[in-house]
Amino acid sequence: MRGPQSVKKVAWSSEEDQKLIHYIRNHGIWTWSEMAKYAGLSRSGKSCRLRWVNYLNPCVKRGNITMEEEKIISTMHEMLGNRWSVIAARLPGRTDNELKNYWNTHLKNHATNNPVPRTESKKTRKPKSEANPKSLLDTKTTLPSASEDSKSTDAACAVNETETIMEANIISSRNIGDLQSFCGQLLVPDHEEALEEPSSPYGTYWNEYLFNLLTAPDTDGMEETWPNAYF
DNA sequence: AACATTGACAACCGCTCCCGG
DNA sequence: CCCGGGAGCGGTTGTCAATGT
Repeated sequence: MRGPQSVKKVAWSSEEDQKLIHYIRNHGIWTWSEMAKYAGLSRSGKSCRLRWVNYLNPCVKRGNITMEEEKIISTMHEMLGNRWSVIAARLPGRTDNELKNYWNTHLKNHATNNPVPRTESKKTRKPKSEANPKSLLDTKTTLPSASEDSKSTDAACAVNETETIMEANIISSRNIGDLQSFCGQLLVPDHEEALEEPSSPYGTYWNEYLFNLLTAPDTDGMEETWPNAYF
């Protein structure tokens, strides 16, 4: 456990997000623990990595897990067990953390016992970002990180065609404008979905938030180009 | 209206793996 | 081959909005 003084979990502020994003934009990803220092963040390297991989990575796909994805998760979990990173590699835009959470909250009971009906009521709840403006960070998900390490090689082998296409787009999007354009392609469906389905606004909020961060003036005054190191 | 409970998920920790020296 | 540092994975927990009483 955590001991007598349990750690207080502190949500990332948009300011911290911006710092991290700008740092990675300008310097790329190298040693997370050092990056945290140089970026001016009082966060551990681990925390920064998690934040980037799960939420700030520009190739994030937001929104609810689809029935199709749910099926894949169930099937693969049956085959692989809790190897979330491998399962996530099969689902472009989804992270191991998200899948793990989703499994624990939605599918665990379903798999072990009788199906527990998914409560629509909870799914329609407003994002924290809407209820609490200081936290615009209440959404989820990402593609496998561009800095995916060799450990995930086996998982990478399982990457499907869609993901390959997406990665190809990322790699060719050295210019921030291209990157935004590419992200825009990913984001549009969520906007449309949000318009038609007010019960799933996560994607829209996230998209706007990420877009604002990506288009914010570069505080370091450096060129708006993603460093090669990131790719 | 106020309080309690539940559900969802962000964020943390410990352990393990990998890689370079 | 061994060791140390960094990164990643999986398990767990804290927080907070939504819902129930």
